[in-house]
Amino acid sequence: MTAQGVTPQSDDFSRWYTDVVQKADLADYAPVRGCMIIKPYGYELWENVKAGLDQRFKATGHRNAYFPLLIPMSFIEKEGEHVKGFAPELAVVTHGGGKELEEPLAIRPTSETVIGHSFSRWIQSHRDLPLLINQWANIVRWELRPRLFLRTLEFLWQEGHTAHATEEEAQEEAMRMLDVYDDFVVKEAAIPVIKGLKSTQEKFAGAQSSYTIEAMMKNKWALQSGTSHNLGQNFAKAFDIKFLDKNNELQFCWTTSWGVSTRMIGGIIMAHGDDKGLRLPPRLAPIQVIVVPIWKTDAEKESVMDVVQDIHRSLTTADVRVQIDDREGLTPGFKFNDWEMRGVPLRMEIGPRDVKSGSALLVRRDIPGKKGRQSLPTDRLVPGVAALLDEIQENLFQQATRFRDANLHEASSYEELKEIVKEGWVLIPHCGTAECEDKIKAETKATSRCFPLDINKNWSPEGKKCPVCGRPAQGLAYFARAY
RNA sequence: CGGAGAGUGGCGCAGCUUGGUCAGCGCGCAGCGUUCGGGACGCUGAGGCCGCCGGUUCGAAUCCGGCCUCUCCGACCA
Repeated sequence: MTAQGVTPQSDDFSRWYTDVVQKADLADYAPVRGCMIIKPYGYELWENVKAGLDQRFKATGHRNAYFPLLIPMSFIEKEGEHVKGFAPELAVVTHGGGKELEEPLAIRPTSETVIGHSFSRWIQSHRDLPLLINQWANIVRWELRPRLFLRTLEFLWQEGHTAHATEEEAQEEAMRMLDVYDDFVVKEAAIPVIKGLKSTQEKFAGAQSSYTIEAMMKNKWALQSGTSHNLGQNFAKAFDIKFLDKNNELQFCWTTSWGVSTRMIGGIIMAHGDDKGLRLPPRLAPIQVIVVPIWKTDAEKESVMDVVQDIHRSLTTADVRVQIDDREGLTPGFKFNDWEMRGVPLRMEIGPRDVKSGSALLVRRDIPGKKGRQSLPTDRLVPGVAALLDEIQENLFQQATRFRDANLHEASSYEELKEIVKEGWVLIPHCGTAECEDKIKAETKATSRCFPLDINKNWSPEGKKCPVCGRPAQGLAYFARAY
């Protein structure tokens, strides 16, 4: 393993990543190539991601529902851009009940179409709006080159779908949910992200405009970690989603969709991991504190375990996710390494020495060496642990932010871009054309990530030109290698 | 679908050029004992028709032919 604060080369990194995913017991390959088995530890991590997002969705007035896995092909074909974008990666069911189906059924690659169909029946009046729906589901996209969590044939996600009376409201919704994602990723996953607008080429098939949060991985590649789309009236028109407004006039709705997937897990692994394996942010870690009891004799075992049980009880009562590693026959050293690999943020060592002194040794995962360890009196453990977990959360975010900022660059010429993009992200005035992006991709492997919202707010493209093709710039855009 | 590589106990691999004492190593696993504050050690043991089919041969993991699968790099990619 080679990923520290230091940057690994990308092929090493690939190996490191696969290694960590499997050794940390998060996921495994499935019998069907490209599919993934999420193991309990990985799934618990996902459940914490879900909880954090769901809480925010509820707070913004969204309700969960569930729509079918199978979608009639004719639905997918209703929106021209949509079918063009998804046709190549559809899995299609052609047989059912032993007979060939009259109409093939697509396994959902996303649910705009089925949900659009329902929306058209649910919405009659402006009083039915806004309609704010979310679903947790699995979807299938027939990707050619899978990577665990980052791109698999089947994956789990959340997809929000909303309908609004006006274009402004839909736009506000798309931005609100982008902010929700930003808030979640920053506060829970401890990963800094850049919010931005996708270029025409990179936007969702069928969207009017797509927004993204882009995160930087330890190999300096970008990972699109969440997206939010203003679908305009494209799907409303394709699925006849109409309402009567206050003036009794029939109008098409304005819709949005937005999603975050199990890819987020891959992002967490690659944004925080180091040469010892995973480093999980405390707020999402399935196990926040691992207690390793240490003893030599049976008498010691008894007194140590008494203390350990007490501590476990009081931390659990304080809502700390704590677990005792009482596996027999393994040395403490082995256990330390084992839990470090699994990314547990805080380790507590309790042996005869600690019992005698009435304290516990705490070792942080985010700070290597002696600086990361401290002894705390047993009676102050609950507040002490809580404070440490907060500090670790914050420190992981600071480390990730420092790393990212050190690798954000600007370029004023194409030559400069070509050089810098090998080792980071590059901001340039960009024309936004597919032609230009194709050229950059062909020559550097970098793709346009987004037009960052906050930077462009204070920047005028007036008179500025794209350094790659000379066309007028549309805005400042980041280019980077991406997953 | 192109380019490269690999299929041998659960995992990682050696053996193949030169066919026969070749069914091997490390890790892991089971039992017992000693260990235990940074990946412990000893002993004993379980586990493989060497990817599949065919051919050559007295004899094939090894040579020949065909097939299958997987991995990596590309192409594709909400």
